[in-house]
Amino acid sequence: MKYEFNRIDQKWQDRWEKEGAFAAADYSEKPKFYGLVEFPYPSGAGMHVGHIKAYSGLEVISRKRRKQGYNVLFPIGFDAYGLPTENSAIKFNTHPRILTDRNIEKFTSQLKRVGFSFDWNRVIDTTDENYYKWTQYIFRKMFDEGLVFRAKTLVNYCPHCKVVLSNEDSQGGKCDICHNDIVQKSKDVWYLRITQYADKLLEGLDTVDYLPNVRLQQENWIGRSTGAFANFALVDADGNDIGESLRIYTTRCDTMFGVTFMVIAPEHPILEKYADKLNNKAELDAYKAECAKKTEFERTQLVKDKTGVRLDGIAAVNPANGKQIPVYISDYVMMGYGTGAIMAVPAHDERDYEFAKKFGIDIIEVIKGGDIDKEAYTGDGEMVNSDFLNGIQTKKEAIAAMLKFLSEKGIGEEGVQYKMKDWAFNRQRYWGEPIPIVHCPFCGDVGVPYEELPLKLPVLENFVPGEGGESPLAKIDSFVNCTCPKCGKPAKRETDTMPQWAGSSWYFLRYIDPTNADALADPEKLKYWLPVDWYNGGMEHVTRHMIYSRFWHHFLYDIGEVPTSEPYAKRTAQGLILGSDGEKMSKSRGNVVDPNDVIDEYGADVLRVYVLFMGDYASAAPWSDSSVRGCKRFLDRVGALTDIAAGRGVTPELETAFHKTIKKVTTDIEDMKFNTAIAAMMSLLNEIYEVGHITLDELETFISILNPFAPHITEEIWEMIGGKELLSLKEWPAYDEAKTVDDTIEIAVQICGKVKGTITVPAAAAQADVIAAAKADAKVAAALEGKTIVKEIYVPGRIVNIVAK
RNA sequence: GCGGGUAUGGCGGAAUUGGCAGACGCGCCGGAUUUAGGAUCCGGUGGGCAACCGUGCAGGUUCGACCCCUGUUACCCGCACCA
Repeated sequence: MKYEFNRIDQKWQDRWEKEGAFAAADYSEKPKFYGLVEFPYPSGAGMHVGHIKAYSGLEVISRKRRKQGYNVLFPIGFDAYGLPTENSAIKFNTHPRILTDRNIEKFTSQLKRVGFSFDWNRVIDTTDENYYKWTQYIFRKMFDEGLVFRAKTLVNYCPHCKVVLSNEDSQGGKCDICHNDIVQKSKDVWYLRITQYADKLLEGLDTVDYLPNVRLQQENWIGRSTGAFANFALVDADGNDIGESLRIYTTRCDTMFGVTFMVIAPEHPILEKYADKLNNKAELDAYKAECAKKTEFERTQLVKDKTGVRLDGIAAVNPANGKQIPVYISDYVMMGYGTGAIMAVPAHDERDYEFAKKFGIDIIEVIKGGDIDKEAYTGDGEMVNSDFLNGIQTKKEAIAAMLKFLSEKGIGEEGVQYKMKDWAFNRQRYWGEPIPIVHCPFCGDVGVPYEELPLKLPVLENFVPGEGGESPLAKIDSFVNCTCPKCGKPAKRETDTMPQWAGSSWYFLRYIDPTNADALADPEKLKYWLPVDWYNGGMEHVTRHMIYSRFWHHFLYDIGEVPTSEPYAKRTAQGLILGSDGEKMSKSRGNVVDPNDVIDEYGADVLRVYVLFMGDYASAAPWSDSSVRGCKRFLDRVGALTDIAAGRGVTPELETAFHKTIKKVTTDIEDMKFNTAIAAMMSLLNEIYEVGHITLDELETFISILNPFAPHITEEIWEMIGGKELLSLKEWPAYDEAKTVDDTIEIAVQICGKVKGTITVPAAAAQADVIAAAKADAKVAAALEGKTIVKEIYVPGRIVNIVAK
């Protein structure tokens, strides 16, 4: 058969659709399998081959599982709110709704051309009001439960996009969307109290099966540390207690006798509170102003050069030894972590050491083991200069002793800190879910009643953000002005919208019941389908998207809306496809490969096989046009099998190879080792051509295991050799373990660990016989000539090693 | 700086987890076919004339090491003054 992909691809895609071949069945008695891929953001550029690789992994697994008798839910949808669409709408003077619909259409046709076995009855679009109604609903529930709060804060602001960004969206001091520098700005910010779920998110990791590096990244992101809080009393210039203490957080309270100064963040409130006691307030303010100009990125970049100003008029008392110590402000202490104040131990902390050296502050060693004249010593050792801690040998014991001391004195206690911060949730943009809150002058912030959801996004002509960074919605009086749901008096609506992460935080729930008008999904259906059995996506979404969605899911579990605490039972990640130049694919480099071009030239199956064959699924690999042709050749040769296929039953020379290959493909798919699964089928194909013929039964087996990878050509062959039902749903071939081993095996014979020859023996041969056969081998015998055998080793089925002198 | 990972032919990558390194594919070389090119088919392809040598580098453990241990270099990815 000649592989005429133009005709074949369309033919089978139509038939799958007509027969609803890949529709998931709620409540089916079959075992369920929920495979999830990260739904795409429908950009104007269309899909690139990276999308195809991202979806092909679970596509193959889902197709195989269907053939194995699973009830498979393998859905797709569109994460369509967000800045890129809004920006290009402004650029092309059109409406984001129009662009979004157009882009979704484009993506849909591309996805269908590849022949993905998505359940197209369950497609969702996060910008659909029947969808975002429930995004708003979840937010409202969080509001009710006290997980939403508003605060005026210094925020990351992108002057280019005119939008406030979360810490996650502004890593490295760059806007995640436009990559311009972000600045700090005081803004009204809505926060979601994700930190309240920090421990649950951490503990939940024990109950799921994530790739080790995925787990590690999440743990680091949450960044839990245990340490101690302690209060350092403050005194004025005369040494009199001013009735205030400075609260610090430390993970090294064992070093407290080595504290020789303190540092507070420039924004620390005591500066204003005790302004009248500070003799150098102007100098301090100038330093603070200097810091405010820097972005957080700049602050963290200037790691080397420590700067700061000493508080003149206020000092602190080390609670361990009662000594008075100076207090400084410095930008190496952040207001956002711990208490915004630290106890500084220059002898045993590198940053404090640098600062002390620069400002000429005492450095007192309290742990032996280093050379504090040269550098800070952060290792373990015997405690010295530390009163009741002296002589203690380990950090652990010293910390315990100091914690006891602090709590007995009532000046400190054990405590926990997280790097993760609360989630800044509002954006001053148009193309997002309106935040369902009303500001009432009498009642404060009031949630929009549930029966009024969805709070629809008004259709605007002009959605360019305001210069001051306010939402375009703020200009629409009919949207802004409303009545308070509580007291009925005039009130104003919140005009900010939700971040793009909102809609994607729960989308996998909606697939389960995509048209439900009364609930985000039917509880019984949720119980049937949850959790997602396998979630695959990019490493870039492991911290932000996944942490956010796990947070929402934990919350929904706590309020009884979902039956599982964790949404995803298993998480894997695919590697990038690089351009043929080995660089990341990007429009500016001009190395992007369009899947449509590949399909036009070679057909969908070649594209599918190649993205999985090109390398280890989890690793990045460069695109190679000539390797694509290799996959084309493979499928052509598969098509040509129909020319040599005849008869029924088993070809003896191929029997073992078939059982081996079925086994390998079966297990490799589950291990996401798609490249070696395909290689095994290529090898088998080579063997078939060496033998020169194949039975129709064997051909059926071959195309059946190839079907998840190359569904179009295999369906066509199946039909051609008399198949009536869809091969895609026909049962997965079984293999007989006993038949995966050869009768005779080749064994390498080593002498002193070096291979000297090979022998062929029956697989079941006894050790003595194998060794005898090895010695009988001419080359081996020659090499043993004149030597004394010291030891003989036989690893069954593997190797013979004769040690001789 | 801290954490994690990777390093194998000209290239992408295999290697049953300590047992014949280089499966499979690309590329390349030769042959067949073709007026020619392309496509296709057949054969070859780590290096070396050879003994042998070969998995970033230097050691070690072992009958035997790509795999384990110690040290080291380069690159990639996270996080980044986290107290």
